[in-house]
Amino acid sequence: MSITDSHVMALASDVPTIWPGIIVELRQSAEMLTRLFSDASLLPEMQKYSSWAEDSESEDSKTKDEEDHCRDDDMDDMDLRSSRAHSEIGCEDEEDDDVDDDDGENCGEGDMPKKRGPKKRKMTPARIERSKVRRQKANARERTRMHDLNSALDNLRKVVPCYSKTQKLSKIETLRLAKNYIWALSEILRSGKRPDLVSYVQTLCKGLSQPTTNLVAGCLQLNSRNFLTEQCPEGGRYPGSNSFSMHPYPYQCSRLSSPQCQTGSNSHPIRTHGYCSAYESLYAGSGSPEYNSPEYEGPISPPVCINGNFSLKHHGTASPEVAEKGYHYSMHYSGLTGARPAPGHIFGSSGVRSGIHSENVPPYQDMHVHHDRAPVPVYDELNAFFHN
DNA sequence: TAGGCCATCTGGTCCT
DNA sequence: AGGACCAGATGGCCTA
Repeated sequence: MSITDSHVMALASDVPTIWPGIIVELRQSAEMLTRLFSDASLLPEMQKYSSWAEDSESEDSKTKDEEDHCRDDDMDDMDLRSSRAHSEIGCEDEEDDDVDDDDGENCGEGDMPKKRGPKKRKMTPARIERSKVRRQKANARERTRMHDLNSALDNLRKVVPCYSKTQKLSKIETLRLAKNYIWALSEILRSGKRPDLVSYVQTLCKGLSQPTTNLVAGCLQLNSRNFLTEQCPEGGRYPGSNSFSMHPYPYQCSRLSSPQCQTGSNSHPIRTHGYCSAYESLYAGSGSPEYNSPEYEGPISPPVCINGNFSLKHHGTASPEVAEKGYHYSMHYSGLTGARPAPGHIFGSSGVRSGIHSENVPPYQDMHVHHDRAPVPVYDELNAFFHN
């Protein structure tokens, strides 16, 4: 469920009504706390919780050396820690004399309170070996699980609007971009209208880091500096906002004024950096989407549909410089033929991991943009999700 | 060198 | 009991 402005306004109008009730409740709570602290009969109980908290803190502050020592000891500690956690978290009601006298043999146990819970079973060599095997199997499973998760993320990277084989979006940026993409598509479905490019990119880039914003904007053939600075005078809202502009953009305009993005003294700064030239050449193909990545072997990108034009992946030849350096980008986006940016503004440092920009390498040449698969617009839920 | 991102290990929790 | 999932810790790599 989303909280709209009307909800906020309604709540604000209720404040004079509910405020006295809040004051009364706060006063009652304060009185209750005062009684609690002044009641001597409750003191032992409070001290018990106090010492428990202190124990937790002291254990947390154990030195790293001690922990490493414990870890290296052997897998015996696993059972010990398990029982310790059990006693600390879930066994407050047990009798204090139900302790394990064997615990003293473990590291760092000298000043620890006596343990409660089940007694530790003697670790025979066979049990230790089984425990090690179990742990190794668990580690292998965990690795596999994470690899599966990463492959799923890779698949997701290929279907979000901006994909680069050499400049992978980080996991978190991939998820954010995917979320924004879903939102943008559902917005298109809901309104049934073609959004303007600026608003579309704004939606896609909401919450993304500055470098990723640049990347996406580059994919979309939009000058990120323009689309960000234009909204700043109104506190983060793009003036010509339509349904895509409902979310204030979080970035500071000044961040987009990096030297790389400035025209500087060069009359044609787009040639100042290598990737700018490639970016320009990319635009030479705008409208005839010949720029693409011959290396891209993933599934064919979905057709572009933002303005009603559709295109599939096209194979072209990157500039020799790019090909030589082995950076291959694909631009699965041909619909924004009217979105050619001003040449004087290029994009700042890359947010993706390969750091190509510092080497004056075109960052957008193995990227592709795709817009596909209209999601089922469960609009209210999506709205709620997006506003969280 | 600090910070971001990542892979891996590990122990806890929940479920079958 | 064992597997899946999760989160914290740790160390490596890379970049600004």
